Amino acid sequence: MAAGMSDMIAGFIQELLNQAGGTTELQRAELASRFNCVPSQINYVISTRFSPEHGYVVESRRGGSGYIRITRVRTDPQRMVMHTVNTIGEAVDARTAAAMISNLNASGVIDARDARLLLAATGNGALQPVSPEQRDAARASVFKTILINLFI
Amino acid sequence: MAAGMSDMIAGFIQELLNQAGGTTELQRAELASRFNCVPSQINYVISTRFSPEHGYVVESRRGGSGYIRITRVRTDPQRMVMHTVNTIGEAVDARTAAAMISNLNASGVIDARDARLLLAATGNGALQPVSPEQRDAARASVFKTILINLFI
DNA sequence: GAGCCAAAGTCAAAGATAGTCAAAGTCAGT
DNA sequence: ACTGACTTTGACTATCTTTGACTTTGGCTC
Repeated sequence: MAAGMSDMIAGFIQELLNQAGGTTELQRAELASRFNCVPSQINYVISTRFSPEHGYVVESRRGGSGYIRITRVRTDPQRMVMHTVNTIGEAVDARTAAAMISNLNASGVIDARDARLLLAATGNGALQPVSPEQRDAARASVFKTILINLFI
Repeated sequence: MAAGMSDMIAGFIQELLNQAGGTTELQRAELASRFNCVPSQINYVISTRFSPEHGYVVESRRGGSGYIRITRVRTDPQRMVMHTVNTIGEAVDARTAAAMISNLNASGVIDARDARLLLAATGNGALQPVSPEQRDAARASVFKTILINLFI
């Protein structure tokens, strides 16, 4: 295991998450100096290993006593959601999206209200201002973003 | 947890509001000295955390026995949503949308989860596939669509 | 009402964090 | 060696906080 610096930092954060029960708050500069790296390395680690796709939510604030908060979200339905997220890919048309939403609802992963919400948000109505060429990509992005955030 | 001075002061005021049932009166200099900060820090805290957008009304009076009164306001949800929808218009940037969502949440119109969801769905992340020229219009449309569907 | 004192308000500079982006480096597979 | 993906760095940017000098306003006393 040739643990590069990024892997070590990621491991360290994992450890923090485990000890704190799934959520931790850290300071970028402090962490960077602990690992003797530039601060932006922390951003790299977070964006490559603690992205929403990986099941994490990251919040942050700049300025005095700023912070980066990482929260792990792991519910059972989340696996199905992640699977759906992966299936969506870079673009998805309205019919397919609707089918997926219906599926998730039928599987009990999301309730009727959330299903309705997703349906509305990914429908052609909501995306009318987006030109047709970009619409399916926008839909996929909005779809995935909401889906991931549904389980925080 | 990252508790800067502003956060502590804000927490203190929150506490006062809770205890007094949603409204409190304070003296700037007194509060500042309690937290060992300059008086204008209080203005900063109030303007960043107790603004009307966050669901508060602030009144004050200068001079002898002056005061700052902060009142938490609760508005009719339906009305509030409609007002927001109207305010959104044909296009809205990410910051404005975020402020509106925060406002709705602070006013108790939407809960934290829905707020997070809306925030995610209207963020630049979700709308990345949309070209910058169309983005604010797309955001407005998605925002309004979800908002309306939230209340059906 | 003029003057004075006691608040609160404004604003911009300085300080403290985090974010972005692209160039340069590394390494494994071909 | 060549290529492409992943990593590391650092210069530049954006955002949030803290501070303090200066301004405005309200109430009181004469």
